[in-house]
Amino acid sequence: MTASETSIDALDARLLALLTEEPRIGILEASRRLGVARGTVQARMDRLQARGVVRGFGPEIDPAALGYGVTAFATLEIAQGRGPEVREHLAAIPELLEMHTITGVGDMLCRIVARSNADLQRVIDALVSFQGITRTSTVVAMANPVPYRVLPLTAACAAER
Amino acid sequence: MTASETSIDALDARLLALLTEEPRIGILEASRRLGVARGTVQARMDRLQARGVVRGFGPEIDPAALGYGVTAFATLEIAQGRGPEVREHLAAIPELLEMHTITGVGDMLCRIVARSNADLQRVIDALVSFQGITRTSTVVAMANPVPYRVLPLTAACAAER
DNA sequence: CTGAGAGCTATACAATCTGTCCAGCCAGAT
DNA sequence: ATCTGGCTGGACAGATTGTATAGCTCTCAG
Repeated sequence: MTASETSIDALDARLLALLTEEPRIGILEASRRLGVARGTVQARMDRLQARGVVRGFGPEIDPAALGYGVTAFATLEIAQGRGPEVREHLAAIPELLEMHTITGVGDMLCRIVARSNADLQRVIDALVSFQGITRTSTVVAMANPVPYRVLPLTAACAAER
Repeated sequence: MTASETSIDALDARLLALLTEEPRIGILEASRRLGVARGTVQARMDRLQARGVVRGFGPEIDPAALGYGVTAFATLEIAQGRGPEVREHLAAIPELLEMHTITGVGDMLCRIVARSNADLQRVIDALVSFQGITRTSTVVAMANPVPYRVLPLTAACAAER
């Protein structure tokens, strides 16, 4: 079975692009727009989901629309062995949207949001007021010239066959 | 109209949580699970989308499943006035998933992916080989203990009424 | 050259869901 | 007391989804 390929073809890419831009259209309409049989689109989607390329179709929620218009990135340095507790502490903060452990001078990189610059102070305080965090540095995101996207990557995958 | 509120109530939060966890269920099934009339759920969704809280229902694509298992964050320093060109250059790189302009020592923070650590070198080369980028520093993400999430934030919004 | 396997087309059917209306009811605001 | 907005429960037609089946074509291996 050649399906173990880790890549996607042009039809997959077009399908994903279509669904990303107009999620409401559904499988049937997508098949019409792509000019292929519905069964084909359905089979493609099933395969993409089975392979994990498509995780799901959850609602995309905009924190800014909820009043959290300020985004910032915090780099944390953690005391030896304190990782697990810190991780738990961070996970409990709703304003922390994601956290990665990283190489380099810091140990963790967090993406956080706040209602305002003043509110950001509160969030950062909540973030760092925990034993085990030895040092932090925060940068505030001003603009977002390239919003999160994956389509160019899927296109590149498809292009290289 | 009280609808200008920038927040959401408990029902909204429960609805969003439900749809996030099981996107395929649809409006009707969601109304059954939440114990409210279908019209109510439909009206809530319409309002959430109208307010921009819910941007859409696009497919969530996992770069890792496409073979891009390495994530990194690159901080760039840009020469005075070179911002626009650099922005364009970056936008053309498919492995660049998002880019923010930031305060602090750097000027831009980029999230990039690559197929491997070796491939990361290629991506970074592509990223920085451009006049106007004066300095860069990259950290590689090792693990992702807190994957991107918004639900806790919506819950917090709903909780504070 | 030939058979096997995989993927796409085309079509069909039943079961569901979606988009819309509508009338009634309730609670908070005026 | 009156009004507006939101929720309920019900109803309908139209469209979509899940599932199957059969025929074709292309590619790969024997």
